[in-house]
Order: sequence, then structure tokens, then C-alpha cells
Amino acid sequence: MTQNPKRYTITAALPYTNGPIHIGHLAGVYVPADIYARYLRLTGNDVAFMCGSDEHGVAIPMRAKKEGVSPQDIIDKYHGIIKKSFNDFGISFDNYSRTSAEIHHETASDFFKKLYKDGEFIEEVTEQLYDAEADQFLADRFVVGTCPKCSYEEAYGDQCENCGSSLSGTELINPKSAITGNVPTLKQTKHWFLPLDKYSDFLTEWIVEGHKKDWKPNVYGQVKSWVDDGLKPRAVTRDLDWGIPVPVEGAEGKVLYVWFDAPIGYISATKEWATREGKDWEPYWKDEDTKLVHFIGKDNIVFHCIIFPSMLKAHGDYILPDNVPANEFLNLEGNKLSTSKNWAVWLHEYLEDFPGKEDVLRYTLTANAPESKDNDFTWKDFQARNNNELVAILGNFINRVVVLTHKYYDGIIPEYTGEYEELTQVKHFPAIISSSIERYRFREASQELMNLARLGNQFLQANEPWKKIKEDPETVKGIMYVALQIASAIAVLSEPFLPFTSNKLKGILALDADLSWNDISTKEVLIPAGHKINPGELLFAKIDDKEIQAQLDKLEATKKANEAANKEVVPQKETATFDDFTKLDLRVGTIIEAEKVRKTKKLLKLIVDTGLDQRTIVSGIAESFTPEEIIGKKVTVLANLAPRTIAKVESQGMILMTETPEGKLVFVNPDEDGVNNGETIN
RNA sequence: AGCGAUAUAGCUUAAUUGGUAAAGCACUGGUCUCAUAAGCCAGAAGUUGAAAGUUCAAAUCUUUCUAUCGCCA
Repeated sequence: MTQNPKRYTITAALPYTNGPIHIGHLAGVYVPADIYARYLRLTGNDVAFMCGSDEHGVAIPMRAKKEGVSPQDIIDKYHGIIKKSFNDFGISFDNYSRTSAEIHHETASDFFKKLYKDGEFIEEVTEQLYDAEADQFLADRFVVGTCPKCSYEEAYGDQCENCGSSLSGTELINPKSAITGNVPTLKQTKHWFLPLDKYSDFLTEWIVEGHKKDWKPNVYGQVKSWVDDGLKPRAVTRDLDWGIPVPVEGAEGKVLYVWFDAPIGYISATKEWATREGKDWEPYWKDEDTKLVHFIGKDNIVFHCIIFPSMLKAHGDYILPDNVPANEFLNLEGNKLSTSKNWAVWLHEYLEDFPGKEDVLRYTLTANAPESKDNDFTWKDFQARNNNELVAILGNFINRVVVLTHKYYDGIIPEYTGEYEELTQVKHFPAIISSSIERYRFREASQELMNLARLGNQFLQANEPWKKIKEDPETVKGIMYVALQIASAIAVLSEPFLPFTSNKLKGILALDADLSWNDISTKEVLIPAGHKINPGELLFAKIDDKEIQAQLDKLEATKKANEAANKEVVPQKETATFDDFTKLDLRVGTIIEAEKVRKTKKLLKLIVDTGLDQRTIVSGIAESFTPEEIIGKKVTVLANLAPRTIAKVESQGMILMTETPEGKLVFVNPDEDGVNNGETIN
């Protein structure tokens, strides 16, 4: 671990510009990163907090093609929305850049050239799938075909979504171009590979041995398993016309792999910032006394812990991350967030729907952050966090103090009389909260802040100034003095979590703007006697059921829209003659046995009594039914379908199915009393 | 598939390296009236995903399951 760093470089994962920012991105990456960055600045550290839009990769041109616009249109649109919403939400990036920026192209190019010159790459000519009509190599998702491992028919060129295998396009059976639908041909192409195997020892020493204790289990576990499995050279270039051109001779029509250029974006963003601020960027990336921390989601672990560090190591000039606190994922109302299905709470929409409530979302996402496992965001929980915690505990405490101060003393802080141990207790909070933040436990840290407000409420309750004001006004002075010190501590310590509220509260208390995190522990007086505070205003307002219902309705409408989109009726196929139809031998059968096919998610192996025989049929229905619930069911069987081996099991027929709008499969079933197995259907 | 992570009270989470399962919210009861029908005090709430094993002792270690997510963008 970097001890006593002179400066911090904090990065937050570059958002991909194929959609706006949603609560999943915020909870996983940007809110924790922002809390960390704000905390460090407040404790007097030199911080560079860097981010930017990731605008390369296959998905951008694919999406552009689909929408009939240029890739540039796509990235400009989303870069604009993303940048503005981050800014309005108070994410305090020192720079938010973009990978289409000239400085980034230059930086990434130079990085590649340095490794190339130093002989850090392996060059290899391989045969890749090529679509002659589109005049394009079919990288990753541009090709679809049958998975060689599980026979799933819609596997992509990089991965099969049914069994999860990592594939390469050339392994696919019956590959088809996702652009034209044509059958691709094989064509030779040259690519550059980073030999990750060369860095295996370095990664073992640095992470597997060096960060066993301080890195999160999900991060550490994944790195260890990759290293233990043996690393392989990884291609860092692609045949594509969107991205950063490979800056060497003979590489026309090739660009850097998006995962090669994207993390370099952190460096480019730092350069851009330093130029603007008149600073030197290099210490932030090259000085051993700099602590580098990458905030990411769990899907990015290998890139930030294996590939990028290997790149940095290969380059030789750069420091390595001190920690990579990857978060898990956030779900929304029980379902996975999905940009394509519009299943999300979009930041730019939230900011419109809930003006002035930036901190409510920040707090909810922090208190319910997916730090150790996937979590669920519900609007009901959002409402409860606001009404029961922010309003009732924190907001209410501040309001009590402010109202009483105006009522008893016309807003002027009274002299401290008596002796209260709460003044000492307050001094402990900076260290308590720091300890949580520095261990990347932001959820816990936010709860400690609430505990400070609880301490305030308990203090008032125990001392009852509203009672004593009549018979013992001198004592009340001391009580209110202490309560005001607590309120001041909250104003400062809430800044990383609730920056808008912190500002508002500092305004109400007319607090010294220079009051820092450590002052809360070291200064005897946070807000002095004789000082006048401003008229109060409520920090938080209750959110009523109507507002929550409106959001739930919005989600319900999305669900309906998705169903409607899925329901689009497939056009009628070409005419079949009666003879065509009679070729099909459709029969009634009964499922007598069912079990899951090992190593697949979707397949069930069924034994069906068809009246003719008992035969094995493999059916892709495991996600809709458990084996137990379908045993004994009467189903429609296509009996004379040519046998086919699926996942090593020979299937002798097909069960006729249809589907609900939600994608649940339903049997086409002849379930009327007195129908016998083997009866033909015509 | 394989690998990794996760599974603890209705909900969100703790449990410092095997030693009395602990908080907040919600709930129930009591109480106060300065405050946003807020607060404060107390209480109830658990077969720690399942099963087996190791041990004087298991949320924690082992084995086998199950479920969810990630490993491509």
C-alpha cells in the first residue's frame, strides 16, 4: 500500500456512450468515487479525479448503423447528456474528457508505439471471418452462429450467452454476418497481441501475494483465478473502421481494441486537465508517492487488474493502482438494469423529476450500495430513506436546533456554560468516518454520519432545553451551544456524502467556509458564541406516495412498451401446400421423465410417450419449467423431425411451444380428457 | 461448461483472522412536545440458502447441492 501519499489520482470507469447514465452506474462507481474524492480534498489532499466518455468499440458503429446515423452522432449525443447530468448531480470530476479527443488519440497512439518499439507485442496473422458485401471483418458481436459447446443457435462471435463460453468467431458453426446476414468467408489478417503470460509472475507477486488482505474478495478472487488458470496473449487490435488507427505500417483498416485505448483515457484526461490548470500531469501517473485508485463495476475487473496493469508495466514509466474497489451491480425493482430495455432510472430524468433532491438519490444509493453483493433499488426504499432518515433524523435535528436558537437567542450563539461530554464525542466522528471511507466502506461511513445526527437528537432529548428555558435559562445556553457545535460538525462531515445539503447547512449556520474535516477534532470551537446564524430552511422535504407512484407507473409503462415491442406479429410465411402439411407427423404425447441437461441453462432432456414409443426429446425450456412440474403433462410432438444431437444427447422430435410476452414458454397442449397418446393432429 | 463472488431478522447490512449472532429501517408498547404526525426509551423478531462432515465449540473450515450476478460489449 502506498503510505502517506503526496497526491491521489482517482479514476472512475469511463461510461460507454451508447446510452445515458443510470442509477446502476452511479451506485457502483460514480457516487463512491465522488465521496472518496471529496473526502480527500476536504482532508487537504492533492487530488486528480478523472473520468470521460468511452466512445470507441464495436457497439457504437453497430448502433449507428441500426439508427441510420453516424457513429459521431451517437457519441456526441450521449457524451453531452452524460457530461451535463454528472455536473448537475455534483460529481466533482476535476476533468471529464472523451476518448475521441485529439489528446487521447495522441496519448493512446504514443502508448502503443512505445510498446511496439520496445518489442512488447506479438504479431500474428490469423484467419478471420470476413463479410465481402459489407467489405468488413466481423469482429466480436458482428457475427452470430451456433455455439460449438452447447449448440445454442444465437451465440455471438465472442461469447455464447447460453452456456457462457468464450468463443472466437471462427469456432461458430454456421456463422452469419450480423450486418448483412451473409455467410462470411475466411480471410487472413494481422493482429498485435499483448503477451499477458509474460506478466504472470509480476501479477502474482503484486496482487496475489501483495494485496491478499486489502483488496475486496470479488476483485482478488477473480484476479487470482485468472492468474492461476494461466494467462494467454490477448489481441489489442481489431479489424474495424471506428476507433484509434493502429499507428504502425501495414495496419490500414485496423484500430486499437477498445479495452486497450479506454483505460489510457484516464491518462489523457489527466493531461488535458493539467494543461488547462497549468500543472504537470506526470507526477499523477509516474511518481511512486502518488496513490492511484480505480473505481469500477465488477464487469471491469480483469481489464483494470490484469490487462491495464500489464500495459503499464510493459510501458515501464507508470505507477500501478493501490486499490481497485470494484462494486457489484444494482437492480431496479427486482430486475436487472438494462439500457436497451429502458429498465432504469436515468440520471437526467431523475434530476428533472426531483429538482433539488440530488442528495436524496446520493444518500439512497450510498446507504444501499452494492458493495459486497448485488442490491435492489426500489422506489419504496428511496422514499423510506428520505422520510425516515434524512427528514426525520438529520433534517429534523438541524431544524430543532435552528428554530430554538432563533426563538431563544434571536439567532445568536449563546455562551458555553456547564460541561457536556458530547463535545468530546463529536471530536471522534472524523476519525470514525475516515476509517470507513479509507477502507472503501461508504455505506458504513454514511451510517456513521447519521449516528452523529442521532447523537444530536439524543442530546436534546436528554437535556430538554424547552423545559429548562423557564426555570434555568443559564443552563439552556450551554445546551444550545453544544447542539450548535454538533450541527456545525454535521455541516462539514456531510460534505462528501451530501454536498448540496452541506452547502445549504453551512449557509444557514453562516459557517466559516474554511472549516476542514480535521478541524472538527482539533478545534475547541466550531461556531463561536456571539456569531449570528441565518433564518432556517428545511434541508429535506417528505416525499409522498403520489410521487413514488408516478415513478412506479413510469416503470410499468416501460414494461408494457417492451411487451408490445416483443409482441410484434411475425409476418405470414410463404404458402404451404396440403402435401407440405401432411408431411408433418404431429402427435399427442405425455412427458414421463424430465431432467436438466448438465452444463446447459436452457435444456431439459425429456422422455415422452408418443403412443408409438417412448423417446428422448431435448427441449430448450429449462428457464420456464422445472423438471418436476412438467412430468405427466400432455404435449404436442412433431414426431418425424430428423433426429439431431443437442449437447451430446440425441433428440428424436420436437415439442410444440409458444411464448408469453414476458418470454415464458407455454405448451401447445391437447389437454382434454380422453385424448390418447399417439393420436395424430390434423 | 469452467472460474470468481454472493446468500445472515420483513428490508438493508455487521460479526477484527473457529468462541454469547449485532445494528439501522419497518413493526409493537411506552414517553416527550422544541421540531417536518418528527424525537427519545423499551420490546418482539433468526434452523446464518440446503444437506452432510471436522471440532469441546462453526455464520466462519471441508464436501456436495441450490439460487443470483460477473467473466463480451
